[in-house]
Amino acid sequence: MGTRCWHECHSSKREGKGREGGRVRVREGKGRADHSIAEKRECAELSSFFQFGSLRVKKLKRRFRGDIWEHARYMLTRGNMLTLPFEEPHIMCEPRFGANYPRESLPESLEQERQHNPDRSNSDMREVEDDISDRDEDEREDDQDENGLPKKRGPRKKKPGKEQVDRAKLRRQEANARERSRMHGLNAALESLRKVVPCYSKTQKLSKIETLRLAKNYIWALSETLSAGKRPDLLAFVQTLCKGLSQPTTNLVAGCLQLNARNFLTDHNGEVMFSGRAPYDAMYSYPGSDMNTPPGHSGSSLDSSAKPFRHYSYSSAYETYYENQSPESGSPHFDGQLSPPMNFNGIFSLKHDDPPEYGKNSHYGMRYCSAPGRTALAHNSMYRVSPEARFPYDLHVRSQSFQAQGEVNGSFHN
DNA sequence: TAGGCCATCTGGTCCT
DNA sequence: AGGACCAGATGGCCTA
Repeated sequence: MGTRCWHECHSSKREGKGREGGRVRVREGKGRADHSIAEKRECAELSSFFQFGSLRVKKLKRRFRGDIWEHARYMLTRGNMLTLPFEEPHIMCEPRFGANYPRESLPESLEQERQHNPDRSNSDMREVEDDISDRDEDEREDDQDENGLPKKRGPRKKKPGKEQVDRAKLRRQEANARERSRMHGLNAALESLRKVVPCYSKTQKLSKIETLRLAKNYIWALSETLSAGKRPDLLAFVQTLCKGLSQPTTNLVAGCLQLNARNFLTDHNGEVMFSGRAPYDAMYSYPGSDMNTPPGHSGSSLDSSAKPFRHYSYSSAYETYYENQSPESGSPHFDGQLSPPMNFNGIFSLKHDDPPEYGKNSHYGMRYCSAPGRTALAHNSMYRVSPEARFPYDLHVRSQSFQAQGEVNGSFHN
């Protein structure tokens, strides 16, 4: 994945691969005879360069085990002068970077630095010379902070050893794997949720956020229906489902329910509006005498002639119809304070022990426990399938198989 | 090409 | 100390 590329890129930055590459050292591999000649020459060069006496140069050279030029570079670039191309292996890897590093091969920046700030060079070298600690080269590099400025002295923080670094890397990798696994589990749970909300489609998956919204709406609608004990109207149910969903998801839901998606427009507030003729007028009757008019269509509340494309406002209708608050209707704190009434008293329950085949056969829908006495309820389901409309969310007894179920599943799970 | 969605990495925080 | 959880960052993929 691209993440890996990103990771590699950034990890190499974090791990300082470029810089590490610049620290490759090619030590002098010459014979003893050559070495003495080269040493004299080098001492002369160093003496001239740093304006040191030859004795001092020898001392420094002994201390730095022949890498005097590199350390000279290092010391000159201490402070905020880390401008030399340590990252350029082609420079650092060349054999000349050993004791025989010719004076004229010094990078320009180094030479310029020496010319512009000779005192600095000398003082830095003296500082190193006087520092009799046995810090290794890596520790010496740690004298710089992230800006390259010298760090203040103090109790030295013990640098983690290689084992500790490796262990930290390993732990990070393990944590990443755990996090991956955790997210996979989360996604699996989300996938199972997708299968039990309306509009499950393998080809057109709902996004995570839409799945959660739809599930919440679905729970709300079912719970409200059960608590009301009345047969709700299709439109209110669908509009509850689509509450807060994006227009594409609303279309999908409407499509799954074989309704005209254009009738369920989502306005800029996430409000689901019905903008068409009420198709259920002829198909559905309403439970009570006061419910003979679809929610929102009681002439007094809305003037349908004045607002031909907003015959039905979800929120007001929902509240009127259910005498309850709809999800998120005017309250941004719905999730916490206005959780839908749950009916877990055996009538409606979430099934956690569904056998796999059950999920295949009924991905959605209210699921009834096959508790005694529930059959009648199911038979008197509040949701009834109109033969014409093939209203797809018929309640069904868990153990029963309805003919409509196949159609229903086909509608929701195309 | 911009925007949405997603997977992954990562560091911080909290908890056991 | 180590694991779970979380949120931010980032890049890839896809689509309108």
